[in-house]
Amino acid sequence: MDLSGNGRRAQRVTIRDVARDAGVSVAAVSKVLREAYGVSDALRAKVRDSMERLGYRPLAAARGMRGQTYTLGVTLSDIRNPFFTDLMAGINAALERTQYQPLVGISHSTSAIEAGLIESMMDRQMDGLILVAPHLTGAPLADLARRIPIVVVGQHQPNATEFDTVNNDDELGAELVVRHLAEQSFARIAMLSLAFDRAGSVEATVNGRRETGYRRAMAGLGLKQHINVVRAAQTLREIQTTARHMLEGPNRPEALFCWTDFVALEVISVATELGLSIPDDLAVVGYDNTFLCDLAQNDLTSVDQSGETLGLQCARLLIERIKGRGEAQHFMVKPRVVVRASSQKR
Amino acid sequence: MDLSGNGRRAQRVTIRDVARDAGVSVAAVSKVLREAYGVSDALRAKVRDSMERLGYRPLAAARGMRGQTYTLGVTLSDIRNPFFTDLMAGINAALERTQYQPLVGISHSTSAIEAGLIESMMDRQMDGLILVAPHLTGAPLADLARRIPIVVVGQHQPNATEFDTVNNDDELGAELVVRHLAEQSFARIAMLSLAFDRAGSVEATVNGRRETGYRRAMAGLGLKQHINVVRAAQTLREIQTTARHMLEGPNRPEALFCWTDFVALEVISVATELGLSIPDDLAVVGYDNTFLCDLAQNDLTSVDQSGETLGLQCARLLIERIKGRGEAQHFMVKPRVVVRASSQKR
DNA sequence: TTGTAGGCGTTATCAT
DNA sequence: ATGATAACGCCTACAA
Repeated sequence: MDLSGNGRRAQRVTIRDVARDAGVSVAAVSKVLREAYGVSDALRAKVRDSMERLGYRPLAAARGMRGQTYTLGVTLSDIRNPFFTDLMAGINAALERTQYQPLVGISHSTSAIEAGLIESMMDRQMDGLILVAPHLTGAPLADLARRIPIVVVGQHQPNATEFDTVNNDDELGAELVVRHLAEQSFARIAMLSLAFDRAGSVEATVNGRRETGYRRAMAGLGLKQHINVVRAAQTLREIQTTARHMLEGPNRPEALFCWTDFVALEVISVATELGLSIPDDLAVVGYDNTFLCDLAQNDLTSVDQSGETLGLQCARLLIERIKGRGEAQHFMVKPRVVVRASSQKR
Repeated sequence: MDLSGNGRRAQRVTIRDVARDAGVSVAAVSKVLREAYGVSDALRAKVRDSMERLGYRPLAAARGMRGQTYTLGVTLSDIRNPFFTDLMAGINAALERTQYQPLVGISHSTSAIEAGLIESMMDRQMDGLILVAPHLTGAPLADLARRIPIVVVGQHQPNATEFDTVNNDDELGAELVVRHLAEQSFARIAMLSLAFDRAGSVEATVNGRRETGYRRAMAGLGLKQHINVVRAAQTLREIQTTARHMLEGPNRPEALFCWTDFVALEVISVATELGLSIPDDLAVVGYDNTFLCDLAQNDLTSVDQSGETLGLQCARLLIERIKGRGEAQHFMVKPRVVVRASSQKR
């Protein structure tokens, strides 16, 4: 009788086989598996040995019906941004030697798809979710967090009690950029930010915080009259059009702070096409310090938020939550500016 | 009594609730769910209505114990390569309106981790796997494919009967590049390829096929004496060192064909640092036609293998296999060269 | 400390 | 065409 649906699944070694082999009960095996209380060292050793010998592997689907699946969901909206690579590296590294397996779902940019993805992950009984820069926010997010342990990265909710957050200090990062540019004696420093297509307060979004930091630093340095924030949506075409418009306009900024590296690279591209020289005609700064900044053709000054550290924290916090921690923790790393040629006057 | 382990999982609407609400048996509901035979339109309508009203969602973990989980695993080794973004876009698009959910696992470059990831996906009862440029190959891969439906992309196994493959014609792509460069009257055309750290024949790997195409085209054009294949491992440092060595050496090639865009961008970087002008001192060509090629500072000629199409095919073939197709299919798209400034003599 | 006996939500077999 | 019910592999209250 074939119950697998496709007639080729190999016969599984079950917890019962292990129990029989080790001469103990299934409950004992289950306890060893979960590292639960109430097992003697001798019994544990016997069971471990049998599991090894039989090549036993617990079936996540079955575990999920009563306990945990040891699966963590990660939702990404924009896989293009190499920053997420660093983040994932951190998450993977943190979970390397644990039973937990991170699985990534991609929700290309629309919030309906994101919602579907999250539902889908809950259908799969995942133990917890890491939401990366999610559209979801506010009350619906808090509601969700009451149903499943959640860590949010790339969204500032310092007062949330239902879930943890992991971020870099975006406001500070932007301030550091402005200060650096001012030190290089640039004054007309503009910012190219992201159009808010998502709900939620400006203060919660990453680019919103960066805008705030930018404004504050400009004001603090007596450059209030030069404050200039332009926003573009997350599409190639719109970024190009907006950049071109800014660089061809009557009073071109001396320096342009872009909310993320990806946008800065587009700006460099447009500037190159217009025959502008960087940084003499235009200084450019990005955010995220992705590996593309290092390429000589970009040589892009950027803000490092150590994505790998953030990823590690996400994993750590999520597992703590799964294990029962109730109070929220909000982790924030200090960013630093990595200066390269794109913003250094010669 | 709390069975969920963390006391906050909401009460689920089960198939039984739907059955009660619709006034039918659970078996009937299950059939509607699976779109199985033997349900009248009237019954189906009633059940659908109840499911809708109660907000019923099937629990994948439970389905996995008897039937399918409607989860497809995708393994990626190198998430850095933006080509995989296109691939994923295709996979996601193809599955958008189906019950299937693709979930990505990342196995950063070591084959032990890849093996663990695959096991882990099988523990989670995934219905099938899409392996992207896997380390796994040969007999072990065939063995695996006998246990679970598999589609492999980025590995050439035209004779495999146990699984499907999806590729672009890498050999042809390389030939097209060489022909293009020869037309631009470059003769000393070298190739920067990938060091084989993985088992398996040269003919199975993507870069191996590209080398073959390169050699053949060079020979066919009477440039045999200029054939020069240099290999570097997949690390930034090694690529840089190798590129620098090639460009500083006694007889620098006129044109350099890089096995993937990422490497080509590094080459452009090194060339820029050395003060070489592209394409006058050195023409550069990449492979994959990722979005970075379009940036003016790169303006990189590359080979387009339409990743999104490949992704679509992966999803299509995998589902066919899951539904029972036994014979292997091997899909191959024709690549095309996208010429940009990096290889065009002025 | 160890074992026994349901039960989790779904599928699929076998009656009706 | 529809329904009753025995699995699937694991977890856990409870008994010993």
